[in-house]
Amino acid sequence: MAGETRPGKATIFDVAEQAGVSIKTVSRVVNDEPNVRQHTRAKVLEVINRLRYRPNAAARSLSRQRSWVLGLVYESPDEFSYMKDVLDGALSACEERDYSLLLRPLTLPGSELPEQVERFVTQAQVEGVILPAPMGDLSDLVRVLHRMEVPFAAITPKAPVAGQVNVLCEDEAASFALTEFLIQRGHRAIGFIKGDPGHAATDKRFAGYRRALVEHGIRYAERFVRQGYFDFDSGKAAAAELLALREPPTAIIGSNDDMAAGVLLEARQRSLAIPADLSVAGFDDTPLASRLWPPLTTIRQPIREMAKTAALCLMERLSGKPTQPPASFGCELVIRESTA
Amino acid sequence: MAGETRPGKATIFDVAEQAGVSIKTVSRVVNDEPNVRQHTRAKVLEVINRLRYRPNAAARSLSRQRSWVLGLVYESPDEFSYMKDVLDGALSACEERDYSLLLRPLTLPGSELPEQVERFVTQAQVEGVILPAPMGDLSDLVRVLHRMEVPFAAITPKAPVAGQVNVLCEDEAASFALTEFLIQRGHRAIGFIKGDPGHAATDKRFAGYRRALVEHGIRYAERFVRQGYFDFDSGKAAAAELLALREPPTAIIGSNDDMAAGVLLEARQRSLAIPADLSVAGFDDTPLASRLWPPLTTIRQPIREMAKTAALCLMERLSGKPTQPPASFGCELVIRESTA
DNA sequence: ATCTGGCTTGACAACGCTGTCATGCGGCGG
DNA sequence: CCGCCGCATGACAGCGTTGTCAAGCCAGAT
Repeated sequence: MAGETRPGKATIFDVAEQAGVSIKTVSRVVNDEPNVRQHTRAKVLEVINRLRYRPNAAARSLSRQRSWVLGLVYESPDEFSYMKDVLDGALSACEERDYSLLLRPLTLPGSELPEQVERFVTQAQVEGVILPAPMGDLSDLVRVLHRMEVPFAAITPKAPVAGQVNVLCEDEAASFALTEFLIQRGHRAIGFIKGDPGHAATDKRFAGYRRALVEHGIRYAERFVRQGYFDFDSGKAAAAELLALREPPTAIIGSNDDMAAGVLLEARQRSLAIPADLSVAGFDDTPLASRLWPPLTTIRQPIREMAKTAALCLMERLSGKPTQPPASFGCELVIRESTA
Repeated sequence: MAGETRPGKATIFDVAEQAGVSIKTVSRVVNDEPNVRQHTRAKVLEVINRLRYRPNAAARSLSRQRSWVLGLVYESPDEFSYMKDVLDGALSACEERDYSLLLRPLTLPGSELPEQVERFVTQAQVEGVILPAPMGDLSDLVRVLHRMEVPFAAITPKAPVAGQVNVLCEDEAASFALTEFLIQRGHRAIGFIKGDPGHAATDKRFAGYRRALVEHGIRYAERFVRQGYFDFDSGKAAAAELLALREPPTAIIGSNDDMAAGVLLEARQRSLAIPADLSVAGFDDTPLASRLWPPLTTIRQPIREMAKTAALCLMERLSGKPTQPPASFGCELVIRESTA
C-alpha cells in the first residue's frame, strides 16, 4: 500500500506528506536541527526510511551556497605510489565528513596551469583544494587560488603558505637519520643523488645528508653529489657517474626509491655485490622498495595520515574555524638488506 | 566602471542585465542552443567574458535533473598501478566531456558492499558507475546497481553484463602468445601461477597457457600450476613450491608482474641465475616490471584506453544513445631480459 | 492588404532544499 | 487573569538554472 515510487526519487515533499508535517520539519530532522519533538522526529525518520529518501545534493548545494567538494590537484605522469597514498588519505577524510573529492591531474611544467586550475575550480564549484608536493610550491597556482579566494591545503611545501593549511614532515631529520645510520655502519664515502629541484623534499633531504656528515666530522665532498629527477633513469645515470669515480662511494643514497632502484641496476651491471660492495638506500618506502633485490633500506613517511590531516584541516577551515598552525609528521627509518 | 563583483559570483541575471537581454537568451548562448541572432550571441559572449561568468553547476543539475557525475568503484588495498591507468583513462574522458569523476575505494570481500555503493551513488547523485576488474563480477554489486537503475561500464568482467557497457581485452590470446613465445624458445616445462580466483583475468590467462601447451603438443601437467593471489608473497610461495619439484620447470609465468617479482626473489634466494637457469614472465607491464633485475618479459594491456572507452561509452549511454556491443582491445608482448 | 510560418526573444514556472519569519501553544511570573 | 516567553511548527521566498509556451517580428505566399 505504501506507494513506493522509483527508488531514489522521493523528495522532501513526499516525506512531509506521508509524515503529516511540513517540509521544513523534515528538513530539520534530516539536518539534525533542534526544536523538533521526539515523537515528530521519530515519525519523520520512519517515513524517510520507508521511502528511502535521500536529500538531493544539487538542491542542497544551491540553497546553502556550498558544494562540499574538495579538489585534488596533482602531477600527472608522476610516480604514483605517492599519489595513491595521498588519495587514500584524502578520500578517507572525505568519507568521514560527507565531502566529495574531485581529481585534476596536471602536467608540469604548464603555462596554462592557472587557467586549468581555474576551470577546474569554477566548473565543479570546488570549495577547497589539496595540493600534494610539489604543487604547493608553484607560485602561479597558489596565486590563482588566492585570487579566487579558494582555500587550500599544501602538503610538504618548501615553506608554509601563509594563511593556509600546511602539513609538513620531518624530511630533514629523516635524511639525517638515514645518513647517520650509514655512517655508523662505517661508511665514510657516501654518495647522494638529489631529487627534482622543484620539490621541497629535495632540499630538505639534501640538507639532512649534509648535516649528518658535518656532525660526524666527515668532510662534505661535492663530487659525491649528483642531480637527479626522482625517476629511475636519472638515478641510474647518476649512479653511473658516481661509480665511475676513481674512489667511488661505498654507499649511495637516492632521494627516492625509484632512483635507488636505478642505482641498484647500475651497480648490478657493473657486477657490484649489494650490499657487500655498495650500500644503497632510498626514500618513501614504496612497494618497489620491498620488491627489489635486495630490498631497499628506506625512509617511510606517513603520507596517508598527512593527506588525511590536510583534508580535515581544510574542511575545518571551510566551516569557518580558524586555520591551524602547520602540522608536522615524523618519518621512520626502514632497514632492509641493501645496506651493510 | 564595469562593476566587477567578487570573481565567480556573477549569475545569469548579471549577464542578462548587462547584455540587455533576458536570462533565457543567456542560457541559450551558454548552452549553444540554436535560434539566437549572431549579433546577440556575440554581445552575450562578450559580457560573459568580462564578468567571468560561469554557470552554477548545482543550479544546472537541479534544473536539468542530471549531475554529470560518474563514479569509479575500486578495490582499495589493491595493486595500484592498474588503478592508476584506469583513473588516468577515466579522467581524460571526463575532462573531454565535462563530467566529474568520484572515487569510491572498497575493501573486498565486503558484506556491506551493497549499502556502501548505494550510499555512494545516492549521496553524490552519481549517474553512472565504472567498474574495473574485478568489480564487474561481484553479483551483489551488480544487483544493487540494477535495482537503482544506475547504468555502469564493466572493464574486463568474466562475462559481458547484459544491457550494460562492457570493455574486454584479449587476455586469453595474450597469454597464449606469451606461452607460445616461451615454447618457441625451447621451454617444455613451464610453470604457471594463477591469479586470484575472483578475477576474470585469472581464468583467461590460465586458459591461454593451457591452449598454447596443447596446440604445441606439450602435455599439460597439473604439478606445474599453482594458485596465487596476484600479490608478491603468493607469487614467491608458489615459486618455492614449483622450484622444489624433483624436475622443476625451466620457465615460470606469473599471472601478473607482482607475482613474477616474487618468483624472481625466490629464484635468487635459491641462487638460480635468471634467465640462464630459469625464465620468468609476468603480466601487465607495470613500472615494477622494468625496474626489476632482470627486467621482466610481460604483457602490456592498453588499460588507459580501455578505461577511457568505458567512460565514453557510459556517457553515450547516459545521454540516451543505445548501448554499444562490447569493445575489445588487444595486448602486446613485451620481451625483456628475464626470458631465454 | 492579409495570412502563414519560421525565427528570435522573453515571461514564468519548475527543480528540491534551506533560511527567515510568523504563528500557535502552554506555562509562568505578576 | 493578563502578558510574556520559549518551544515546536509551518508558510514562503529565495538559490541559479533550464523547459515550456506565448508573443513579436518579418518575409513570402495568397
